Amino acid sequence: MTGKVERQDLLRFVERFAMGLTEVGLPRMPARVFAYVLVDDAERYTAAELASGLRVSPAAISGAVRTLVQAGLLGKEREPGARVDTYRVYDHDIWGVITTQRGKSSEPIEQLAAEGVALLGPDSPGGRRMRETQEFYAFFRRKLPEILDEWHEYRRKLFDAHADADTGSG
Amino acid sequence: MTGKVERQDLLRFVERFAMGLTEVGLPRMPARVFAYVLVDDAERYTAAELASGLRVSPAAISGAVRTLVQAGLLGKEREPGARVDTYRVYDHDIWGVITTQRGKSSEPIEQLAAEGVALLGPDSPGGRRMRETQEFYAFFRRKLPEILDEWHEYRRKLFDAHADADTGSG
DNA sequence: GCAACGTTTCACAAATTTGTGAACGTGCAA
DNA sequence: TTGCACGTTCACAAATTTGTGAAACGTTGC
Repeated sequence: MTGKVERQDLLRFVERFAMGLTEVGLPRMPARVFAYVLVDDAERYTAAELASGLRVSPAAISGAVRTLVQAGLLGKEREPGARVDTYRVYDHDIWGVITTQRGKSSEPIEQLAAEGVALLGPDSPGGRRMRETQEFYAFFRRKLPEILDEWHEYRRKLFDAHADADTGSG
Repeated sequence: MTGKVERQDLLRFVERFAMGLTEVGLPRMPARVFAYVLVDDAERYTAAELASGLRVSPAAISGAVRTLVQAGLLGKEREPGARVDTYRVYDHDIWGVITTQRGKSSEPIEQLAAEGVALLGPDSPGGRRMRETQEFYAFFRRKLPEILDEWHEYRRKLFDAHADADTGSG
């Protein structure tokens, strides 16, 4: 059971998962790369490994990893003594990191909504809607850390379940 | 104060706000239309009004409103006796509705992640990451109603503050 | 029936995005 | 210095998305 997965099947799945990620806003190639590092087993990848693993040109990787690193979804590291950079997913709390990033990416809208209130005045229907928009985003931004704390706790329980039950300080 | 807003300024703002919305995944024209109905003061719009208001062709409106209605961001109604459809934003709790929709739109990823666990097995690094992905999305999906309840309560307080303090049934 | 009106569909042009091959730069090794 | 492996940048071709004008459609009112 859980025998070796056919490379072809894995890549097909990577492709589908990547398309799912594009729905949440990631451009196509970054989505592919990210899906790949999530799904495949290695801890780190050089750009060349990503290219050959995904069967795309190194050129396509270059732009994609920059996007992902900038977005904070991928770490860029260099092994001591090595002469190439390696990329890795933040293995602990992948989605906490992503969610935090996404929270930041909504700040522009919050800001824009504030401008809208100023432009339209707080008493016009449009102005009220902008006010509501601004408040909603602000609410969510404030709320996010709390939600993520809960997630962390839940996550810990979930993945500690396999460990001994009474490791009090673990 | 809060004098009449120049049409030009309003449209410019609509355009900027729409671009902000595209960052969250809305295609361009739907984003424009949605920004417009949020920002402008009317309660309802015919397709023709949207077209002339936004200075785009009626053809462009047609597709955009279908997207928005389907996504649940815009209501399509017909005034009794009228012979044209009108579109309106759900004026009460705009962002609650949107957030609910967005929550639904993440179900495919959750599903995909589950497939990933099945494909890769729960003990490989990739499989574990898929498991974590699946759990995260499930967690968020379960959490969302609670968050939105809090938002509703907060929202109510916020917008009731302007009313008389003791209008019990108002 | 048929003219008037508003909306949708269709085919196409323009603009944007996507991914490639090829050239270039960098650092190590012989 | 030369050779080599890797990564990035650049220019271009292919594919996709976007928005339009024109025609088709359906509904109302005469």
